[in-house]
Amino acid sequence: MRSSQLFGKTSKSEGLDYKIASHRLLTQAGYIRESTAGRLFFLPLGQRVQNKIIDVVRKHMEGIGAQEVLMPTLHPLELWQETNRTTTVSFELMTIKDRRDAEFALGGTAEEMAVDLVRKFNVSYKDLPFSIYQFSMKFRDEMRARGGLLRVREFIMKDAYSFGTEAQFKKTYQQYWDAYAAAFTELGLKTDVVAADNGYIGGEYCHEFVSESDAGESRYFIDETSGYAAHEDVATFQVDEKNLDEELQELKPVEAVRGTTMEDGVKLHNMPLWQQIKDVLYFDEATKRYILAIIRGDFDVNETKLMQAAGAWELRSATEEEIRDDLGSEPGFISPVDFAKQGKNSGHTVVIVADKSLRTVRNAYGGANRKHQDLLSINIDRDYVPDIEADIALAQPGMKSLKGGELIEKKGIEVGNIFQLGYHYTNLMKDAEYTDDAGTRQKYYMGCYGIGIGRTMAAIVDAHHDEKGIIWPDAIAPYRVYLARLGGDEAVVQAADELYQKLQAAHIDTLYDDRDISAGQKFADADLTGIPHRVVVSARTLKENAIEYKQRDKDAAEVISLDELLASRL
RNA sequence: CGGGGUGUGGCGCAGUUGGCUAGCGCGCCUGGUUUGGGACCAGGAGGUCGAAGGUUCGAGUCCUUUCACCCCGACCA
Repeated sequence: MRSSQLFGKTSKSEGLDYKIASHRLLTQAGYIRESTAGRLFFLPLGQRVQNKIIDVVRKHMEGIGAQEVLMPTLHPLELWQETNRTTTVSFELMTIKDRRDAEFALGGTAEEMAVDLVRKFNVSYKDLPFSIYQFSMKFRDEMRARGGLLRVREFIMKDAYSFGTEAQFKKTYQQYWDAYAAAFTELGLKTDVVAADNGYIGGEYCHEFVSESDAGESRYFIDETSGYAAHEDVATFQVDEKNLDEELQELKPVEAVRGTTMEDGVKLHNMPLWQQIKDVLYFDEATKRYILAIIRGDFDVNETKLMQAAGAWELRSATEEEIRDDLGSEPGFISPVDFAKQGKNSGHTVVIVADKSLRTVRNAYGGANRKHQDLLSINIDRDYVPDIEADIALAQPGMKSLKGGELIEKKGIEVGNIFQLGYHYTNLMKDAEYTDDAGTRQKYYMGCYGIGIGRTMAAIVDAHHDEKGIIWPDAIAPYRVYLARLGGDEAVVQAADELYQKLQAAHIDTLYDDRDISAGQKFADADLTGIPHRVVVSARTLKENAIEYKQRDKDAAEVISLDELLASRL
């Protein structure tokens, strides 16, 4: 490709107020351009990179025997209704009607479609396990797009779906795990594999592949001694025992003229934070229940764990009016002791969820559901009985993992994930069955596996750039060689043209900068664009009957012969 | 949806006590001189100032409404 013909220009504008390096560099270097928020044009350079990432991912999918298909973009809404996902993911599902008023979901993920496709066939146990996958545009009606490619509203995703028996699943899951690790390595990304929350996808467990980066949105914890890694949403940790050797004291109401924070309680009673009970009241819009989360004072509530424990979907904080009027309590003085007696009477459903940390403390203190009234020596079982006891605590850096090592907090970009779906979808969808060796119909045991192509591109730029621009790994660079011709002498032009022909003949993808611009501009563009190998032809190199070669990530250039270049550099 | 910010040629911006032909840099076009780290000279094209309505003799500038985008948060791959 000749630069003079390339659509999409570089820009040296410093003023772009994009916070994320990948966003700024990809825009400045002419890889992407925004349409509206969260919807992007991929320019020729960007599309080449995207295609190369797809090639790498495809190779690794084929390597584990997954078979590529392409599904429709518009999914019949009935399929989503069949699995109840029109309600659970309604916040981001986009729908559209055709001329006959048939309703469709714009596909944001395709579990239902995959199951629907498979159940159209009569499958034998001999066909199992198998996987189908696709690269296709996915639509997410995100509340807020951000960071260029990091969070967008439509993007190409590789999504794979495995079908098999429960006994086969473990191996399949491991195959995807290994294939993902290999693919990301080839793409130049170091990834951490972390246990994560399934969210609305369903199933019992899943893992995210995360590329560590300050630009990322995923917070996760790693215990480097044991290898334990988990997303903040699900991270577990050791809860230290506090004062279990203490005698139980009598429950004691006291006057407590204080503010409403935890610190106010600590100061007033001059007792440790951990001995205080933290009460956080939520309302679940999905199930119309109040959920009172209680936890040891030195911990915080993990809302993801809480939702899992309580079976809630749309959690929000309760308002002060609700605390007073619906539940007869008082903000800042909520207590599980005799909580919401009034509320229960007035017809509100209340669920009390206690964190297991409350079992590590005796004679706790906290509010009394009335303003300026506290209780001392509160004890679980005796003074209050939670409806649910579970781990609903947020892990903190420095805590010990269950395997003993210290939890280190990291931030990263989630580039891929693998989900165990189990029978979740095949239970909800009719006839998702194969015939086993005894001739009976059995449900498939499923997994699903995603990689965001554009986000992967952003993560790679994030991991591979310097102050001058992008530094692409060879495997996905839009071109392998940046051939710069300096000066317009006939001899130089001719030599550069010839070299360009030779590189093409050797099937080396080359971007030939044949523009009549200054050397400085060409070098700057070469650096910004990030093509890994730079070759210069100029009057100077011509005199030596050689060319100049430099790698993007190295400082020094070398003058070598053409033969040497072709034989050992490219 | 809440908070903050911004909309003026392709890009980045100035113009904000209303005032006459709307400016600057980059980029683009023409000609010329240049050519090893973002060159220079001369000439040129390109804007109904996000949109709609209003106030006024007069609106980029004031008022109302609205749309879009950026950042933070809620929320989420």
